[in-house]
Amino acid sequence: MYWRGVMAGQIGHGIMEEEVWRKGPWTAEEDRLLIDYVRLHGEGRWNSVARLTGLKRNGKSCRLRWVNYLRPDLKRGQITPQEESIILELHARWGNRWSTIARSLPGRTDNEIKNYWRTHFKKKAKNPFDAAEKAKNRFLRKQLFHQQQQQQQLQQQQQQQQLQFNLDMKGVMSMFEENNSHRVPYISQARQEIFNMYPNTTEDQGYFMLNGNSSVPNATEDDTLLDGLWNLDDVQGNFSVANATNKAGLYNLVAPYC
DNA sequence: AAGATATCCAACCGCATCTCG
DNA sequence: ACGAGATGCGGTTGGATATCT
Repeated sequence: MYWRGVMAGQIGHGIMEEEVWRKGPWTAEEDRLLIDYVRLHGEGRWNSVARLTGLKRNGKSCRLRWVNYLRPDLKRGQITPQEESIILELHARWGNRWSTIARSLPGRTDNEIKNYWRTHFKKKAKNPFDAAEKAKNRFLRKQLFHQQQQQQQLQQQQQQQQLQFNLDMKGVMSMFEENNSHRVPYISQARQEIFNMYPNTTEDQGYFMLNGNSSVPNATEDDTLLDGLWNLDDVQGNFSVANATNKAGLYNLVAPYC
């Protein structure tokens, strides 16, 4: 697609001839010429590109193509939720200053951010308040989703730690059982020792909680096994710690009583 | 399946600002 | 200080593709 462009050449007896600039989508060959140009001469002097490479594109078009598409440091792919929240935050602060916003998002162009904003937040809903509301809700939903994911991860971690603790305690108890005749007084002593080790531990319905975490365990096979170990009528109730301590620490704690 | 609508994104345009002679 | 050209920026357009009805 060719269009009439600015006057650029002077031919013959002082008569200016109109240069014809190409417009529309760039071809791979044009991209290659522009990349070669930048490699040789660096960014800038965009109006020289046509003259030095034979490209039939004006300087503005070349600059735009390079900045928005050919630059090697561009980040491809979807805008991430983190980037989205940055965009929202900065737009609230700066308004439509896309280039300013883009500086806080490495690899993203002002054009990209502007397009994203227009698509996602400046919707063509008839009522502008609806659009703002929808965008806000969408953002909040995303935030909620990520919070839930983080919460889930945390819970998984805690469950893992609890499981590890239970396994450790099984080991501890097997050590006790080897010295069964001294079991009750030693268990009481060890239990008190563990309790002392975790000053933040509180007791609730016979279970122990560390740092305010409710650690009443779910019924699992491990719990069933542990019930056999900790459901001791002669000592007081069950024992559980939310955050598993390191295994060696537990053994060290109990070993002196065995 | 087909038309309507939404989304994405490259690219253009006009204006503002910067740079340099 | 001034003016012309270069560059940067934000708004807008239009085509391709995806999704909905």
